[in-house]
Amino acid sequence: MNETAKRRVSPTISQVASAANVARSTVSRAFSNPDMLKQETVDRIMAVARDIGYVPNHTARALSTGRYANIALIAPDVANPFFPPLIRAAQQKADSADFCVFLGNSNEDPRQEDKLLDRFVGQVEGVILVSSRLSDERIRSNAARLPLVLVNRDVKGIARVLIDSSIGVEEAVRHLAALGHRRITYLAGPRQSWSNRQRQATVKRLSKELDLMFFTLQPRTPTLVGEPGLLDDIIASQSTAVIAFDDLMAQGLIALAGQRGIAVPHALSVIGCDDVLGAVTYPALSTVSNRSAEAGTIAITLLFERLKAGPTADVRYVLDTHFVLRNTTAEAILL
Amino acid sequence: MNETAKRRVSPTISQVASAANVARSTVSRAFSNPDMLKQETVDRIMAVARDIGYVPNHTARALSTGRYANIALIAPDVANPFFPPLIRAAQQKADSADFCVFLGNSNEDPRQEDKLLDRFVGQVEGVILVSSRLSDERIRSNAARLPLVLVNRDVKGIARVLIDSSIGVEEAVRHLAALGHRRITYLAGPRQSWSNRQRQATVKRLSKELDLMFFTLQPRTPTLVGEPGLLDDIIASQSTAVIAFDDLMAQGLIALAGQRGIAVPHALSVIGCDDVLGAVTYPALSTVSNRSAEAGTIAITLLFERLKAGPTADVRYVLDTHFVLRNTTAEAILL
DNA sequence: CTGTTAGCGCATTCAC
DNA sequence: GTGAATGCGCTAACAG
Repeated sequence: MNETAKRRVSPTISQVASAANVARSTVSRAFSNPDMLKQETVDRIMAVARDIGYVPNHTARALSTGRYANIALIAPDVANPFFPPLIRAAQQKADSADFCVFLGNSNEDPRQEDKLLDRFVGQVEGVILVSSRLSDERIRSNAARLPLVLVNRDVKGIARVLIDSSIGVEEAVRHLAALGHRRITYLAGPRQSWSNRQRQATVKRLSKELDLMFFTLQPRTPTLVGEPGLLDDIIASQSTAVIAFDDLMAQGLIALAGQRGIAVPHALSVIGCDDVLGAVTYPALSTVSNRSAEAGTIAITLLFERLKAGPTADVRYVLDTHFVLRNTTAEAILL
Repeated sequence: MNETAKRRVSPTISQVASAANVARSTVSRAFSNPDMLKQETVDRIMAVARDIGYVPNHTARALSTGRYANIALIAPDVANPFFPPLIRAAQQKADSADFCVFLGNSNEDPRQEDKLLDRFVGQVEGVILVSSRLSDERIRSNAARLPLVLVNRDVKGIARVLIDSSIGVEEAVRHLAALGHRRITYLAGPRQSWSNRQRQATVKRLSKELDLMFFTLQPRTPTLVGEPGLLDDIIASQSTAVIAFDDLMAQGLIALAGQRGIAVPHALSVIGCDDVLGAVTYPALSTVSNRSAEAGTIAITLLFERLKAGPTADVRYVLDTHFVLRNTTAEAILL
């Protein structure tokens, strides 16, 4: 027993019991099964409990019941604006079921992700892995010891909710083609990202279908800060339109262009993804809707169902997206 | 005992013990005090443990030691871009001390905040309350039963780290005055926010000092989406410059202005706060630096010190800020 | 160095 | 309806 830990002891069930002249089990029932007790007894116990400031010890309860009423949520980068709405929604939903949520930040590192998972075992009932950077194998292995729900990661046999940007991106490319753009560049995101691969593949496929020239650029930084050279690459490709992996990159590109006197959208059309900026930028960014909050809610729902009913049929929940037209695209000016 | 919970039983210390032909306490030591054991014994136990997939049960350990190795972090709105960097920093710092973090979203609601606190008791060793909406009294009361560190909330006697925007805001006002602005508007944030009150007071004080006309506007929404009327109010006040509670409001205002053909910065100067947009917008937003990540790190450090050493002298850690000049301010055009 | 014993705070049989 | 006893998985004295 550690001294600093013992200093601030919160009252236990026993203290309430003796103060109320009942057995410990009775106090326990007053909190978890009040119906088993006479109303009068419950009232008396509750009064005493409030008096001495008793709050049931969640940890002790968990040990005894095996139900932790906690879940964990792990994301590659909590500060990336894509995740907070999802985290928030998950937190709210968990909260309403009286669950607490552990937050993990894998820092884009698979080993860190594994380590976090290890630490959460025996403390949570299930885990939500958002945009996991783990290998399929590691994901399966973890899913074997813990109920797991994936977001934006498609592994057969593991419950997953996918935000399908392909429809939105497809619409975006068609929109550009309709405006007369013949050469477009895709500004790529993290390589391990399922979403990035999906978006890139979609732009490529549609370009082929619509007979457009297609280029890819792989920036080093997620916001393009300090990468003015990228603009030269875009110009060199003679692209008149750019679709970026996410809104941050799109906005970064617009800022770079602005510094160089290249006006968006008239000289260059730019489309983002994820709609994290809303309409608050000027010019308002055309983008692909994201629905990440919904994804969070659904992921939790799936996890809870899984906890109640045990392993079920293979679940693959797909949320589709659409193109959001705002003001960063214009007719192509052929060079 | 709940059936679904028992279905997926992870191996316990006893199973490792019998498989390795040692006492349970020896296995325990192998994990928490390997130095007490012969290297050979440790190796053998570890091998067995890995074999049968044993992972120490955090909850049971916590119950026995009274040390939970968990902390909680509660914020009004996890999705507000001000918080994620702070949350991320706190998470990282906690992680490096092998602590997990519980995330709470109070949804700007004091009662929800209290409720979360209740649920965290007996599960965490301490709490970080960011931009708490609780009354001083409730904060004190909670601090009496749990080590507590405040961020951006100034309650005497409770450890707190404050991001002092007054210096930055002061610089911002001086900057505007130097550009010839004589009438400025402060776009207010949440009323219960300590930061908002501080910023507003600073703008007011400096305006007086520099002999400027000062106005306040209280928007209904945090991003100004759907509040075009605000622009009319600003125009009516004949303000030539606006300082907003945060970058989101500032950017929202710029977007509104853009729609109405009012060019920023030439027709209207705008300054934000918190620097959450970086330089990725165009025109790049002039703002007041925020240091929220540092605040997160320091808050955790303070909490850990408190956990180790017990209550100490009154700690009030102040992080000052400065004005970040970018491209949304220009010389005043007197109307 | 390692085994034995006794709880941590609570939920849950089984009696009464 | 309520009390007494047992155990959840682990750590921490105390022995040896």
